[in-house]
Amino acid sequence: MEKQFKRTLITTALPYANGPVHIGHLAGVYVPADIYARYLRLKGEEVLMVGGSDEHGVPITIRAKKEGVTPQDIVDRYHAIIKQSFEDFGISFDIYSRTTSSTHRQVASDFFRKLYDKGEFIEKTSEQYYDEEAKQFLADRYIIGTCPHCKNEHAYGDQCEACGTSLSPTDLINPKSTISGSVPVMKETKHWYLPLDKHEPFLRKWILEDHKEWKPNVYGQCKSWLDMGLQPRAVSRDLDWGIPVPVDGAEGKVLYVWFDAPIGYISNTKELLPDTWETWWKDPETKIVHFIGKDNIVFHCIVFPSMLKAEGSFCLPENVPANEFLNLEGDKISTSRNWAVWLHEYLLDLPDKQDVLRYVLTANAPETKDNDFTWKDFQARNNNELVAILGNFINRALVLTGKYFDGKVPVAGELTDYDCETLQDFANVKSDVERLLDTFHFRDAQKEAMNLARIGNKYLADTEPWKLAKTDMNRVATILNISLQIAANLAIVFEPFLPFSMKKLNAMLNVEPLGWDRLGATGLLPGGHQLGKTELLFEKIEDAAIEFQIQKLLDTKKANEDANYKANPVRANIEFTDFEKLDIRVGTILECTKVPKADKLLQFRIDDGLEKRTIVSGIAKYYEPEAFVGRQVCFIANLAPRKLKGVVSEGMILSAENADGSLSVIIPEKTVKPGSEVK
RNA sequence: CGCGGAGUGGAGCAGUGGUAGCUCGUUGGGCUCAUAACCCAAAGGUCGUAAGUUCGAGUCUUGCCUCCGCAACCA
Repeated sequence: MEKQFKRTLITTALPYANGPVHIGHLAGVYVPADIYARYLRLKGEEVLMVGGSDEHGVPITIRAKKEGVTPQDIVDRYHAIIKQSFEDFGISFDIYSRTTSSTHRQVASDFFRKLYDKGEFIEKTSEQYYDEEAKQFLADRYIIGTCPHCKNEHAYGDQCEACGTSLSPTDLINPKSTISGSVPVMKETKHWYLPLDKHEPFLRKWILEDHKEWKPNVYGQCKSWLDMGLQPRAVSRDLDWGIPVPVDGAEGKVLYVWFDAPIGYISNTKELLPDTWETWWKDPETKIVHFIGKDNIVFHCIVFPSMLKAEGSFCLPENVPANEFLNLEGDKISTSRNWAVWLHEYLLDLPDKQDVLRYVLTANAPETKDNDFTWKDFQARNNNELVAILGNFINRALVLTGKYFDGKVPVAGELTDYDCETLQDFANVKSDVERLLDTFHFRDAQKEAMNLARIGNKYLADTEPWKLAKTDMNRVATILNISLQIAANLAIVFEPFLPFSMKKLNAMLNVEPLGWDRLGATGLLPGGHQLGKTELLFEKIEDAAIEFQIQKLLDTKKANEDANYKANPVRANIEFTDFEKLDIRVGTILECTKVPKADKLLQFRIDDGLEKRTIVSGIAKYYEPEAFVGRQVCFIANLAPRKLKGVVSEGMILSAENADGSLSVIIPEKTVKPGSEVK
């Protein structure tokens, strides 16, 4: 039943080059992928692990504009940081490249061209509004104008919020660009669409029937998309940063970043192996595995496979082990809020502790649900598990051997029943760990490996060689021989998980790295073999170091908020008559409820001195509804009504927006009559 | 009724029909070779909630509640 493969191609989600890599990326994608790659290599299998920076797309252009540099400057900066930190962290890429490489440009371009020539795209030309001042096409919602039905002057290009009619941008009277404020002109633009619906029957069978073994989160999300029905998806954009669409008359158009990025897996393979790369993508005996986070499931399971299928000559992924997300100290990791542990900073702050982070992220990997990373847990796992169980066992075995046998592996004598039981116990570890790694259960696999160290500790505690040393040196020799064989087995089984420490352990044991196939064997260290110098495999992490990290996290968060906050420049002067047009009043809140099915909206019933009106305000994240009843607020009384989530809002409650985006409602200092004007 | 994932002892997790498990923490004991590390034992859960299917449900069905992503939403 199970398909046999000759080689494995491992791809890792391409980190987007507008920021460094953090622990969430590591836990979700790179650490599990690296464990998998190292494991297969250790087994002697043919493996390739490819990755690279994703360097196109709109956010990078926006960031560049904001910083006053070119998009290339941005991606150069972050690509360098990301690449270096991966290397220092021991993520064993065979190649880590980038989507701005010439190879990628060519491969992606050719890929598009081939689909184009095969007629796999739908071509749609449409007239779209173009902002001549900002020099770009405008998405529907970047256009406002007057609604032809209700004459609301602030209708959006896709919908009039006042009367609820859905519109197209061309319906608007007096359209305006919200980017520059200028009047947009109609301009014809052509785009190419990948008809996902055409591939739906294939995808259905391929995923829902042939890959029932995929993780529930992956399978479930795919099923949901397929059941909803797939739509053609545009694969080009009007933009000047990206890979040009290789078709005549497509000037100013680039490949959509989500079309271009996964092709990066292919082009990186080709960059590494210009002559033989096709074996890795086109030979059905290659097993392709995509490691990604849960936000990428649809692209890797639906869109990219459709592209590959349409192209025709490529293999499809065998599995897509997507992880959930990792939180940090109870809050979701956020690049923009600087709420993260950045890999390049970790490597500086805690030098030579790559394996500790690798261990913790694997032990607490978000394999089935979002998990939380805390520095306290990090410390506990290091001190109680790596140091106390694994490091301590190695130390015990080596110190005893140094003491009684001058660091030479003693020859084992006759084995007792208990010795044999212990040997049997750890012989079973191999198949257990293999089974777990083969099915992407990295957390459990590592736990199983740790069990081997527990077996070792228990064995020493039960046999008590330090007591026997006074009476029966032959027995001590046997016990230590077995203990050292366990140590050698640990050096094998932990190699994929803790490569830095196992290198150290191999030096302590004075052996070359042992192959995976020898895991479970007892004769790894022959009698008389001279061991190397004993040192500590792991060291305790003191409270001070952890407090430093926690404090740093709080500091950087605060510093970042302060740095990010700059009061917006004051807008152009207006005449007093303009101000008079605004009718700002005080109102007394009679009722306040949450708007159903909206996270941010509260609905108010307000006494404005004349009558009662309803106002909807997006402050639900910051206030409980009950907090307002009976209090007074300021609101704009003559703002055109607008429908929000089905409720017509007749005005706008005034609040101050803080640096972190939180809102503080403006409340009169003394109670006044409802309807009092604010001047 | 937008889509999907998840709710299991103090913490973190496993467990897809048949006596509720693992790691850490806690308490007590043992040991002293070891980075006060290790080993043993115990306490601690009505498996979010209500109803249902079944001889039997954490495990299947339905309703509800809560949390997390995506989508929508901040006049």
